[in-house]
Amino acid sequence: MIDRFLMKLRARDEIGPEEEQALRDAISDVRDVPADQVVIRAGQEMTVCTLLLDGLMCRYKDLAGGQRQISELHVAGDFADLHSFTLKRLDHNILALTPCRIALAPHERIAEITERLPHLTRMLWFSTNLDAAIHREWELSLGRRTALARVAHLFCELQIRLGIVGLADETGYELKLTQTDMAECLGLTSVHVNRTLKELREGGLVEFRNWRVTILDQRGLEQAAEFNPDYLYLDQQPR
Amino acid sequence: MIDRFLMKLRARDEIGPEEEQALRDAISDVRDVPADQVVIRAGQEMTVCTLLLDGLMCRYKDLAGGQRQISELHVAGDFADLHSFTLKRLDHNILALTPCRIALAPHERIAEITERLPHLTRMLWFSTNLDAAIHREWELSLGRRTALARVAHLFCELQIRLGIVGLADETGYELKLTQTDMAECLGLTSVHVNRTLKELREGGLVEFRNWRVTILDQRGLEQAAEFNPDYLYLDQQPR
DNA sequence: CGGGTGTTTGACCCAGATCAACTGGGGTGG
DNA sequence: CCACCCCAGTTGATCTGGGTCAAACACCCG
Repeated sequence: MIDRFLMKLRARDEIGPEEEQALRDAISDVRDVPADQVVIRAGQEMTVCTLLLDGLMCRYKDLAGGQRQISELHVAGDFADLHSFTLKRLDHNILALTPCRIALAPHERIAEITERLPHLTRMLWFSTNLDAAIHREWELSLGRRTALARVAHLFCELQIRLGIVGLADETGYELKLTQTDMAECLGLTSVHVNRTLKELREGGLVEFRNWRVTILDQRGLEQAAEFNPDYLYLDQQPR
Repeated sequence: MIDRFLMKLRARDEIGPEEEQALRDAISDVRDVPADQVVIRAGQEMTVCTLLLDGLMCRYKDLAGGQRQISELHVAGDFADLHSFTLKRLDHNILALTPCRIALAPHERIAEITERLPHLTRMLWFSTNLDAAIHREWELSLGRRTALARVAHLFCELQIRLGIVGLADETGYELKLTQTDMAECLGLTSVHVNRTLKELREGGLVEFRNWRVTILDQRGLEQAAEFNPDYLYLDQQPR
């Protein structure tokens, strides 16, 4: 059940059986969420964390003009809001982009982990720092990359993140994301995302059709994106 | 010495005398860094964390074309790289924008804190989550705000962050940042930052001259920025 | 077969980039 | 003490990547 989260952690450091059990025991509940539901609203008081078991979620903020910025996508195996454990409320909303299955981990149980298991605590801390690293890379995309590079970069990032939890291979992956959603990740309009996808397709780099990303030329795609996976911290390290 | 960091934490939760002492004991060394020095390079192995005592630093990433994106500014009282404690190396560089005084906290001493003081551990964890919240707000600026709103927003953010550590009041604050630096924070060019500053000045909102930000109309500035300080988590909360 | 959601394309527009020249203060060395 | 330079800021002229507006199109699904 928490297997994908374990895969994610074990891509970065060893997790012992006692730690694994503590994580399993941290889950109080599992439930399903329909697509397009706002799961957590900014400002609301938080007492549990949400582990995404299946589906796609995002963190987003709105401006008064109705414009929206997605600050991160969450795939299966991600905690959508582990940072709520220390923040106590969030500065952004969390939305289910597809039907999702989630597991709930009450803050008290995570607090117990911090009292008893320092290494696992550091791994949970690491996990929130990884989200921050993704935020930084997106800041670079939003501030400096061209539309083409932004789209290409997102595809590269998701290939790796989904690959870690067994949901992508070198040929591609399923991605239930509309072009409007993508635009809200990338600081673009859906019209321009559409044109950019066409350019990537005609350039023989990637194809995105029928909710599937097909990598046509991985090397070329990564070059177009100036993609460097270091920010995903895939090296096995004692943390 | 670590007083400004304590001010920053105490704006969010109570810190007891034992915790305060543990933080003081975590510092191994204090040193000075000249302006424009890259203090930490992406990828380098980290064994200490850097607490900024005085001056201005930033985290940044470069693209091949020589373009640079600053992902966060650090003011006195901020840890520039507390996240290196769990990440072990960074995905970005850290640069001293002005002459800086820094204190070093070896990872082993922070690890001791995680073994012995769970609440203080959560406060340090909180501190890295606060950086992530700032990243998210910058993503919103970079992705969706106009140039005018971006500049205004940065001035609002810094007024609050500097105010917490006693370096700003309602009239304004000192800011040793070139227009080129600002452009690299905001995803703009220095030319356009210059024009935007003129517009803000002539609109009677803020003035930025001689390295000082003078707030002329705080309400108006915050409206222009759509500034909402919630993401800085200024509420006192048990964390 | 109709309506809703997502995609595609065309025509035109504009915020911010680019390029280039000039100002102005502060440091420095002759 | 002045001449020079360097760096930051300022301004004008022009360009362009991506936005806006609007109209098809293509699926589903009921």
